[in-house]
Amino acid sequence: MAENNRRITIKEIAKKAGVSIATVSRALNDRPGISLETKERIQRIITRSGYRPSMFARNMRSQQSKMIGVIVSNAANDFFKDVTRAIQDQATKYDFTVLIINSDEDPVKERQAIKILRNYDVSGFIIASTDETIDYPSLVGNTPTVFFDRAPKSEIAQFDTVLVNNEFGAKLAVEELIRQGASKVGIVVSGVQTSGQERLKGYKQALKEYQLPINDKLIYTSDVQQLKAMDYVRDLLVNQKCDALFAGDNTLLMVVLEEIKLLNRTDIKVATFDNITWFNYFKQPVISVKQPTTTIGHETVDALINRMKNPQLPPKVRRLSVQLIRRS
Amino acid sequence: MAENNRRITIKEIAKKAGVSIATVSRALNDRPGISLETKERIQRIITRSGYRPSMFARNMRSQQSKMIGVIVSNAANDFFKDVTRAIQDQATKYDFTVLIINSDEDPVKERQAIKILRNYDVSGFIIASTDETIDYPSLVGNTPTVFFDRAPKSEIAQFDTVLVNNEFGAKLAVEELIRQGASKVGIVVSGVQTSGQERLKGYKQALKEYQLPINDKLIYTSDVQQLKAMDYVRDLLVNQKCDALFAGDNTLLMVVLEEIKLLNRTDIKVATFDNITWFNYFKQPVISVKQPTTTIGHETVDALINRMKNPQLPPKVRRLSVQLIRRS
DNA sequence: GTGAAAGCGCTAACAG
DNA sequence: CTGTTAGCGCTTTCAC
Repeated sequence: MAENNRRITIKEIAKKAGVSIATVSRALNDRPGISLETKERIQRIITRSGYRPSMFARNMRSQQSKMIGVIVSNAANDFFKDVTRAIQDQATKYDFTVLIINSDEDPVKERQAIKILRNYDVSGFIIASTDETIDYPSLVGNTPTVFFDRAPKSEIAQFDTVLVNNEFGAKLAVEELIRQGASKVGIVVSGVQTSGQERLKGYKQALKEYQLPINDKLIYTSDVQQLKAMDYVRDLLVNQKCDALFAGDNTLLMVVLEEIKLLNRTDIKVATFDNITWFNYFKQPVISVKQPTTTIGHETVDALINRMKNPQLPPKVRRLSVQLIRRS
Repeated sequence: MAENNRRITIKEIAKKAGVSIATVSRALNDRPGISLETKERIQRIITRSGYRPSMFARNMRSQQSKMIGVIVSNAANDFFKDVTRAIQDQATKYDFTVLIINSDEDPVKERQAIKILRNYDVSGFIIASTDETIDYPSLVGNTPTVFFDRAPKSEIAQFDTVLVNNEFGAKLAVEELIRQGASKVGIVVSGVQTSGQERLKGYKQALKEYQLPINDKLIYTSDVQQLKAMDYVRDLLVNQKCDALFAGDNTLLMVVLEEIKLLNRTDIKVATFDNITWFNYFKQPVISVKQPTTTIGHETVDALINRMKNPQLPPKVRRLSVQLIRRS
């Protein structure tokens, strides 16, 4: 049955069925204004002929695609990989296809990505922002947009956003470190992003709660590329003599673990944001704050779909809750 | 500058510039047959007006998109995540955008994915096959297609394929287990895929090399969903009293590690395919065979681009080499 | 209930 | 060197 190569068009279907292309279109899209009889006859022909609708033609007419543009800031990060996957799964449920571009923590690339995706008339954006100074409203135009993980502060009020409770999560983790006996807790977080800053707040709160001093020398906010992260961690371990470290995300955790391994230390307690299954098998126990990656992915898609349907709704910020995974 | 929302078309640009749309098109695509003067003038107007080309219109005319359809069989697997990422990066270099669908080890979903992507007129496919019985030639039609990691055996001759040296890699890993003192090595591999079978061969070779008996009771080929993998592993550890295990990929490795942890064993040597950075921090040392994920991704894209340019070239199978990562 | 025809934005002949 | 025009495949009024 069917040809594999050349595209067969509704025109040809129409000819075969002895009807007009308008009628075929109606049958194709289950539109009213067509008798059940002809509809079924045409649909039979369509199936048998191996007809494939041209998304281009369809989208061109309707001026909007069934595609969602996703921009992740760091495709190397397991957190983003997991969320991306969830986004894809959820999008598929709504018959959307996903176009993903990795901005690599580079604002220039991110802007570029938005432009490219707009050229494809994506009907929505899901973005993990790289740089809060980007002028999103002008870039995305009136394309529905949802942010996750990182949202430019000023935009929180303007766009739908899916975040987790960073502050609370970090607080829980650091408290657990203290409960396990730590008295001098160092921290390395990403300085640029909202989430990093919020996690830092949580860290401070935990210390305050346990009446430990907040020492600026124990706090390192790393640049995005984390070039100096190794030096920071080493300083915390060697010079500052920390007995516990909190890493702001799993890229930073890797640096921490590497240093601990190099220094051959076994007396350090470690906590981090983002849980990864492999943590279960680590030599160095890692307390972690598990983000609901699947839920995050699903929620971003839901929020987007919702906004497409109701463009007038006020932007909504969702804070999902996190879960502490104790290990010792 | 520029409007953000409504799409501004070449027609409007043409009007502004006082030329015809054909001329605008020429300026847009750097085509000959236009004076440098008008070209530059038009390009200025284009930039200033914030014009965004409609990919749909463009692709519709040219009957081919600048999109590559990628189908991965298991998005949860780190190996695929890494390759996917590399594919995206490389595709971007050629100005291609990537449409990814996860088949979830489900042949039905995979067929579906191919259809969807064809509707988008992707100009090429990159596929990690889920089921060798799928009739790819009829599904992909004349769309250039490259397979990686898994290729339906019968198709190797028909499609470009990027594989690694599975057999050799597994042999190296198992030999290392033996060299480290193992005398009874069990194996769990995925039964369905080419790669799993090849790795099993490598395992047998290693045993032969070291004159160890090949015992069928120590060999488990797991189903795709790996439902029984836990039972298999437990049997190998408890009943068969293996002192070493080889896991065919990192999903299976996780099962192995989980069992070892549950049984609280410290006398087992473990090897696996696919290296993950986190392995460095494991309590249980894991010998691993590192696949060049980045290269795999790049090569698949290169092969695809190459085939688009030269459709007549005979299909080529590339075998990339792997690297043994010793840990003990 | 069905068909004719316009047109989405663009490219590529073909004229001039 | 530039403009006119015909579609690419489809949806959608508007007639009938």
